[in-house]
Amino acid sequence: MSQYLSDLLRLLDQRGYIHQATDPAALDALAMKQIVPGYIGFDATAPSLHIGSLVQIMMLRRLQQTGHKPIVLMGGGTTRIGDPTGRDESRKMLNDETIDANIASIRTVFEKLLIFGDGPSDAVMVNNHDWLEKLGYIEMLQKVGTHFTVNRMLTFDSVKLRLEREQPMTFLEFNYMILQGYDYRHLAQTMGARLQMGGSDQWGNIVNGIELTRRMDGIEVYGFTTPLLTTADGAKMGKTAAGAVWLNEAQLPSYDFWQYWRNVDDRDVGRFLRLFTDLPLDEIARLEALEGSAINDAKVVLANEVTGLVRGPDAARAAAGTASATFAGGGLGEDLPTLAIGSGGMGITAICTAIGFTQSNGEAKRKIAEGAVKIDDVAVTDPGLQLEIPDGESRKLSLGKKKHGILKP
RNA sequence: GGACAGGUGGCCGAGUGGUUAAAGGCAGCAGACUGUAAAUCUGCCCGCGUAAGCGUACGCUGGUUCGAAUCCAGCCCUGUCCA
Repeated sequence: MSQYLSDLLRLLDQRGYIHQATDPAALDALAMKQIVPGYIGFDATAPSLHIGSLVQIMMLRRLQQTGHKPIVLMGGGTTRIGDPTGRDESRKMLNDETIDANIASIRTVFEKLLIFGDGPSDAVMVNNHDWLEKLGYIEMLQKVGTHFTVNRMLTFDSVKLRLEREQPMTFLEFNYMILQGYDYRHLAQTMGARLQMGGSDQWGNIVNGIELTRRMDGIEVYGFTTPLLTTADGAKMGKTAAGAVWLNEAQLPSYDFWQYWRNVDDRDVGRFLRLFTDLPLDEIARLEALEGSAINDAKVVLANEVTGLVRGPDAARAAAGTASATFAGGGLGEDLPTLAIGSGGMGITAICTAIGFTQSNGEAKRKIAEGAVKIDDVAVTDPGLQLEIPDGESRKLSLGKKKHGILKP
């Protein structure tokens, strides 16, 4: 189906990354004859990105895999303003130290997936705070502001939505798209960036940057977006009960990360394998074709591959080992959450809460009444149970079929 | 600055003096069925307590009342229109 000539666009097309593109033919031609530096912007509001950003990260990886240069743009400057896109409410402002710490933490994940360095196709990370902070207000208005009309800005979804929903949008946020457009122009100037990618919600911002670059410098640059990633049942990706599926180990243990992928909907398996793993397409086609419970094998492959990329092969192996011991063997895996209950013993409800399976003792009590709480696979019936564990022994605590943990003295 | 409308639990959204920890929906969790999937059915879904019960909660602060999410006053925030 692919009509593209360059490795880059063929790969992206075949694996399902492309949703909208500005001038794919010209970009294809450009990728044939030179290394294309391309960038994607990431937000620095949290110390970790979550899997909603993983498609974007994987695209940078694909870029590098096909010999081009990935630029990771950290929105240290724009985070200070807050992207209004898709948000109902204004974002809290963060202080500088927090943002810098977030960026450092996020970088550790990128280092697993991209090769950083000084070579022509090595990845680099930049922070738009570095140039945005130097831009004076008057200068910004003169240089950049003249290229934007309010008429047009009002038509952008990010703005329109707020207005339609009668939700406030501050002038500060209104400026976000201008600054983001300026990023592209700056990167085109200083680093020769010719491509910006992003989620489909970023289309407007990307087009702004392209136009700004053309108007200010007469340089033709390109952009495309990925399809909005939803799970098969229509929900936005990356949210679970416990919250977002974070990429950093510190925000989410690797075992839980692995479990997320192991538990994806049947219908998502093929798509996710193409987007989030490096497996060859014919192998993916084989896995995707598995029927019935056999598709579970494909999910394990998916979990292993993605965890391996994001958390490292060791983490993936450990998580997989724990999963098979716990679910198939009825035993215990080392990677499970562990709680030391102390020599004096501990109430069962407090244990459930302390290990993180329930939010409150009351919830633990309700779960016990529902027969969901088990110790060594035997259901607990007494919510007042005081548990003591002899030295050197351990117990398996389960809540439902999926949450398992180890209790130690 | 003026007029009007509005601010309810993670989200949406009922509720205009008492039996309201607050209808309904979504999301979530658990049970059954399964394949650690989906769909379906059932239960749960503020905190503490074995429980009786207690605490906290409907923008904020006061007030009226035996009793307030509901009435009154002031303030804050948002929207629409006017200046």
